Amino acid sequence: MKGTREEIINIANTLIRSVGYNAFSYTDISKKLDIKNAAIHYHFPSKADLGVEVIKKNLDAFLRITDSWKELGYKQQLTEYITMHNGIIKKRLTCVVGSLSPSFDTLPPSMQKELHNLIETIISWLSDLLRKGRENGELSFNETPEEKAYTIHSALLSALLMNKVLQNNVYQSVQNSLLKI
Amino acid sequence: MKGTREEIINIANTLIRSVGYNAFSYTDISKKLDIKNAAIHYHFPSKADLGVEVIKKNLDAFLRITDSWKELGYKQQLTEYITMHNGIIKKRLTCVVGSLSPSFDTLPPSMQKELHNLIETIISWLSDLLRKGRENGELSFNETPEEKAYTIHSALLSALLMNKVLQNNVYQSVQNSLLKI
DNA sequence: GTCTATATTCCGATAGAC
DNA sequence: GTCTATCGGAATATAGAC
Repeated sequence: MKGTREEIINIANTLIRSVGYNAFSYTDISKKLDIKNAAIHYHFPSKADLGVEVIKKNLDAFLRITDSWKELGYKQQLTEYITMHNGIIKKRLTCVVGSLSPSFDTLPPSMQKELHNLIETIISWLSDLLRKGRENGELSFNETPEEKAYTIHSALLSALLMNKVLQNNVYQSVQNSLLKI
Repeated sequence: MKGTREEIINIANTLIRSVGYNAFSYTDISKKLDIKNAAIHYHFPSKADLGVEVIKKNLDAFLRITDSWKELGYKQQLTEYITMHNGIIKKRLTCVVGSLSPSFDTLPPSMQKELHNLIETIISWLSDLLRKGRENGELSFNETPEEKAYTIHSALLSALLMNKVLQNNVYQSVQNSLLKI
C-alpha cells in the first residue's frame, strides 16, 4: 500500500507521545494497520530506525510552523509558541521531547543524537526570538535570553506531562503565567 | 539479610529516576544485591508493589524535608525548594514525577493513584507557601498562587529532564530565572 | 529469606514464500 | 510489500526446596 511508511511513522509518533518509546511495540502498530509485524520491519528494520524518523518528523514540523510565523511580531510569535500545543491537551499527549527525555539513557545512540538536535533547535529559535523581542521593546525580562528560553520551554513541557496525570487546569495555568511576559 | 527490603526500594528508586519504570527489571536489582530475582519477589510480589513503595518513599521524603524548613521565612523556603535537587544534577537523575508521568498510562492503577497523590501534595504545599509569602510581602507575583506553583514546579521538573539530555547549564539557568521572584 | 527451576508471555528481529 | 513461521532473548511471576 502506498503511504504505509508515513502511516507507520504517524502511529509511532502518537504512541511515543502517549506511552513512551519503551512501552510500545511493532505489534501495536501492525494491529492498527491490520498488517503483520514483519511488514513494519520491511519499512524500518529496527525500532531505532523508526524512533529516529519520529523525532525527525517532529523537527520538520517545528521548522515548518515557526517558519510560517516569521512575518509576525516577536510578542505574537512567542504567544504562538506558548499556545501551539493547545490542540493536543484533550488527547493527553506530550511533546516528543517530554516523552523521550526521562528514558534518554535507554535510547539507541541514533535517537539520542536526534533528540539532542531537536532540543537545541527549539532552544536556539526561542532564544533568538526573546533576544530580538527585548531589543525592539516588545518583550521584557531580566534573565539572559537563553535562561528565559530554557525556563519557558521547561515550564511548557512539563505542564503537558502534569496534564497527563492531573487532567485539570495545569496546562492553562502555566500558559497564563508565561503569557504575562 | 536485615534491611534488604529497604535496599531494594532504594535501588528501585534510583533506577526509576534513571531510566523509568518500564525500562528496569527485577534482575537489575538482584544483580546489584547479589541475590536472585525470586528473592525480590518475596519482598515485593509484583513490580507494581515495588513501584508504589518507591513513590511513597518520595512522598515521605518531601514531607520530611519541607517540615524541616518550617521555621524559615517564606522566601527562604522557596529558595530551599528551588535548590533542593542540586545534589542529583551530576548524577543525571530526575525526580520521580518527571520519570513516571510520560508513561502514566502504562502504569498499574495503584501507582497512578500514588503518583497523583504525590503531585497534589507538592502543588498544595507550594501554593500555600506562595500565597502566604505574598501576603506578608516576602514574595511578589501577578498570577494566582496555584498558577505560580504549577509554573515553578513545571519549570524545575523538566529542567531536570533537559539536564539528562543536554548535560549543560540548563538546570542552573532555570534556577536562576526562578529565583528572581 | 533466599534458592533452583520453570511456566508464561511478549518482544525485536530474520528467513524465505508469495 | 506483505505474508507465515520461527528464533533468541528477556521479563514477570510462581512453586517448592533449603
